[in-house]
Amino acid sequence: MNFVEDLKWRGLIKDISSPALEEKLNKGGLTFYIGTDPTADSLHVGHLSSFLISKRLKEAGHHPILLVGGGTGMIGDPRPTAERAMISKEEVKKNFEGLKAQVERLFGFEVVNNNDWYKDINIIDFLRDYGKYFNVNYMLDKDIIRRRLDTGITYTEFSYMILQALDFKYLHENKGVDLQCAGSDQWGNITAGIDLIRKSTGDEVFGFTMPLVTDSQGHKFGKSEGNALWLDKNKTSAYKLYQFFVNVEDSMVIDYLKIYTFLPKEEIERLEKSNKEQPELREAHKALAKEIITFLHGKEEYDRAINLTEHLFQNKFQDLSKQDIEDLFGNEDIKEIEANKNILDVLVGVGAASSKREAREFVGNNAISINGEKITDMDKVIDETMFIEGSYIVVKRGKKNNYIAKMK
RNA sequence: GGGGGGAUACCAGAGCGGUCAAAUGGGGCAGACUGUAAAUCUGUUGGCGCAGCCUUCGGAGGUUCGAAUCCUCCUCCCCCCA
Repeated sequence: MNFVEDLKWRGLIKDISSPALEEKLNKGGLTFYIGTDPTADSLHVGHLSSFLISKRLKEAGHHPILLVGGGTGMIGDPRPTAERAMISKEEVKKNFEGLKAQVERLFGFEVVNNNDWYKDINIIDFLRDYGKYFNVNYMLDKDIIRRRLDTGITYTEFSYMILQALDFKYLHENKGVDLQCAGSDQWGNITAGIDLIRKSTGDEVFGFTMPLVTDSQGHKFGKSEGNALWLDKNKTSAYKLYQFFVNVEDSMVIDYLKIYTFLPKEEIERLEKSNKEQPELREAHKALAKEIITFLHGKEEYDRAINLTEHLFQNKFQDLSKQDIEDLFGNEDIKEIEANKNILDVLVGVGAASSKREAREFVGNNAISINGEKITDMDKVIDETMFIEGSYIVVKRGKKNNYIAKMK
């Protein structure tokens, strides 16, 4: 199976600018780029699939460049629904530094900043040198713009595709970039760049996109309770990330293994069989979570996540020492609460319930346990003796939600 | 510029003077069943000192014993005509 066949098997190719690209991809030696705007100081799970493709390309002998849009980040890539809130220049700068460090560490890509070339282009040159290549009719015809016409789009965001096209041209001319890859929402911007380069230089460059990763309902994949799952372990702990992937739906787990891991076809097919024949072993899920956590955070963090998982899900708290707890929960959010408080106050204090009314509901539903012991009495007082070595309690809500608190 | 319709809890959407903390559906959360899966069923989904009280129905005033419901002004959205 050659490289492109493998990509196709993994379901990683959606749009491809020219069939001629396939042969080039198999051959190796291309310099390509992938871009992201510094909207936050860390990547999240939503970015992961396209960055992993870049990693695959790198391993297939191509040279990756990551463009972090220090300039485009100040403009805002149009979303299908509504205008973006502008990010302050300081924020963009801070985010840029965060992303640069993260990507260099995780992926080892060369990082460039489009602000470095924008700063030398004045407005008249911009309109003369680039604006002339963009007929407004052409721009209006792009799906992303068309979807915004009824709700409105500002001139600022409307201009975004010109900037991204300009990036492609700049990198083509100065870095020898001949290929851009991205998620499918970037297709319009990619083709804008390909067209600009063809019209202005006559050169043929390429682009391809990968499909948006979704769950079985077609919803965008990679959010937990509506919140982003960050690739920075200080923002989303390895344990939380592990839990997210180990809980993925059966019907999707094989697709995700193809997208998010470098496991070979034979191994994934074996896991597929295992999932079908002995689903209760959850082998495929565990492999998925393991591969991702080890790749992002290393073996040690993975081991901690597993260890924590075992203690939390098997209610093994009695044998834990204070030190064990500190080691295990080191990266989790540890709240401080006072002893001798009513269970309802504890639940709210630890974040397990958002109000006492809700706390009552959880206790009434038999959903709460402390250090593995079910609590059914609303008037239960959590005294010092319940804190492990006078320090910690582990509050569990439902099957999967755990909270740790330290005695104040 | 003229005419009309609308803004209700996370979302959609009923309510159109008291019985409204506000129907119904979706989503969320929890329980049961399981495999930390899916589907299904059940409960729950403003807050609190919880058989009671407090704050909510775009914003500000007003009428009334009493307003999400009526009146005035303001803000925003949609539709039709020019």
